[in-house]
Amino acid sequence: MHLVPADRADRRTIDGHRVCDAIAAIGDAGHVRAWADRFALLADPKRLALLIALHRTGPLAVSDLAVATGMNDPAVSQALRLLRAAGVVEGEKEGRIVRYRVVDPDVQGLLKHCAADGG
Amino acid sequence: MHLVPADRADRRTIDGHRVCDAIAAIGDAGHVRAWADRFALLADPKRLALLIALHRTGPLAVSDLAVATGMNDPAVSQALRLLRAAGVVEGEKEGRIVRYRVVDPDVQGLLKHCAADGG
DNA sequence: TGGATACCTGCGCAGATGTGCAGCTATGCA
DNA sequence: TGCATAGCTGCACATCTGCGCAGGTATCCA
Repeated sequence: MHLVPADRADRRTIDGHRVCDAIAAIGDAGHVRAWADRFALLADPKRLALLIALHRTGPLAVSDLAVATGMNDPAVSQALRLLRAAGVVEGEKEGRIVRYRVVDPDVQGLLKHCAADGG
Repeated sequence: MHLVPADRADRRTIDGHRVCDAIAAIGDAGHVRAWADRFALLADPKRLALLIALHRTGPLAVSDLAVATGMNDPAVSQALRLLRAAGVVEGEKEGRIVRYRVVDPDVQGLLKHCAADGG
């Protein structure tokens, strides 16, 4: 397969066929970006702590998450807003309390990796 | 278990015991930070593309990675320096060519997740 | 020995991101 | 009806990080 885009076709390569293999391996740029965005959501220690707590403990209220992680309420709220916008978590309102839980299966799989490490 | 640190013991909670469960689930802060750092390495589209290419294609030279990803050589070099410092990749010198490969098993596991998605 | 190649590094800038503070809305209870 | 609580939002700040450019080092070949 010759997948090298025209704008890079003239650049020197060490192993030309491996370059094509690499391009095929990378695949769709949008797909890579989607995964990078997903990883970015887990790249913040506070946000990751929230997700681990939700993943292993189950639905939790915002203020409880704040106490468990040592964060301020607005910080937790903002983090959850980000995760909610990305479709990673969902909140269920019960009176004035909102309990969040992890709903994205991909992220759940990644969180299992952390848990399997012995955390 | 009562794991709530003293400095937060007076804060109101919705479900006190679930807060303790959450703290136990989060576990060691250093452990969470280590995983967050690991995720951060995968959070950049260019860096993730490099890792996917290395993971699925095998050892690749710097300039080949540059062509495959459309990055400049210094950008690739800098990304690899970061990954090398984190122990994620290793380079093997062969004359004036350096071929890199992924050596961190945790990151390899995460990359399998991306691959399994159909990328 | 001279030139070209493959890779690495330092510097500076633009863009993105996490954080704290103040204020707002909505719900529950007396 | 009035007050306290749970949660959300906007704004401004400091910080970080990826990127391109210029220059340096090491290796190979003629």
